[in-house]
Amino acid sequence: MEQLTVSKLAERAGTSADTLRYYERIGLLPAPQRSPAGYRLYGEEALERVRFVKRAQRFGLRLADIGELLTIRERGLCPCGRTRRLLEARVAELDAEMAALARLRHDIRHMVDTLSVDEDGDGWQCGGSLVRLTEPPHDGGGRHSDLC
Amino acid sequence: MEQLTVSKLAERAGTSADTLRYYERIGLLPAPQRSPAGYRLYGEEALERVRFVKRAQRFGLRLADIGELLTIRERGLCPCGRTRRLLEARVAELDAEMAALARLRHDIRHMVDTLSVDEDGDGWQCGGSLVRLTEPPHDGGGRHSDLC
DNA sequence: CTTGACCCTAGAGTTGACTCCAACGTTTAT
DNA sequence: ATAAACGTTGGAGTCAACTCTAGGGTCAAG
Repeated sequence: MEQLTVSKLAERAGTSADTLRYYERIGLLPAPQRSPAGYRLYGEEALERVRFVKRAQRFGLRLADIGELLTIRERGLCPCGRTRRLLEARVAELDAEMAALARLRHDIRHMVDTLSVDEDGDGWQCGGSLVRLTEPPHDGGGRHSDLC
Repeated sequence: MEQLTVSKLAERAGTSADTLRYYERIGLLPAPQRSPAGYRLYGEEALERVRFVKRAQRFGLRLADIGELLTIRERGLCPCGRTRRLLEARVAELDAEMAALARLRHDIRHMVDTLSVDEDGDGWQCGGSLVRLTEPPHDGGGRHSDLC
């Protein structure tokens, strides 16, 4: 189950082929093997790497920062104590983040519970758009999901 | 403890005055009261609102979407069942998000635990920059925090 | 009564992260 | 064997979200 082409990998990782090529350009992904014709061929480890990027991105890191994390992850890390402290601070922040997310979840839950009354009120004119959330390009079916 | 000027509010909310004025321009914040001289004067509710924005942003929502959430939050919501379903899907996604964050936390924790050996190794030449994470502009003291 | 730190506006510029394009080669299905 | 559906490149374009600039007003301290 090795040897994914660029758009296969993109699909599995929930992104686009363009994005993967872009990541390669900026050095976030290593140049993969190539087929005789010059097609990119990725292994499973690339998938894991892209997923890590996506997760870290979700957390609010910029791609440049993620690149460094990745380097550290597989390199062993340049071992100054300062770095350790930095990463530890990061973990603490992560905890704060998660608490904040829990708050947001509660807020939204509350909105839903208290405000939804008119179940399936078809007789309403509403407009606006909300929330692509997982991905903007991932438009496969859900349209650009309006709210109201 | 009311009546914050724009940069006071910015400081408390962990952002910049420019950003707050920008939010006002795009309709994310209501136009606040003004002093006789035309200075913006905000109350505590503005702080709460900005914090909500930051939280929601952290979760990956675009400002336009957040604006809608905010409107719904204080308006009572236009009551189509579709909306409820949308928000409920959002909560489910939030749960997935939180799980992903927990994974990331674990990854980083692991990195820290396994890789940090040379506690305070001063004899090292390293370079690079990592992670502003909480805010990019919040440069008060931590410089642009290098890693290594 | 001036200096420095704040505030205002409209509008231009920057940054990060894609996203698309043209012009071309390859693979697969009919 | 030809079209559809992929792949390649370099470079340009787009979008959100700031961020900065110019050119001005305000206000507390000395």
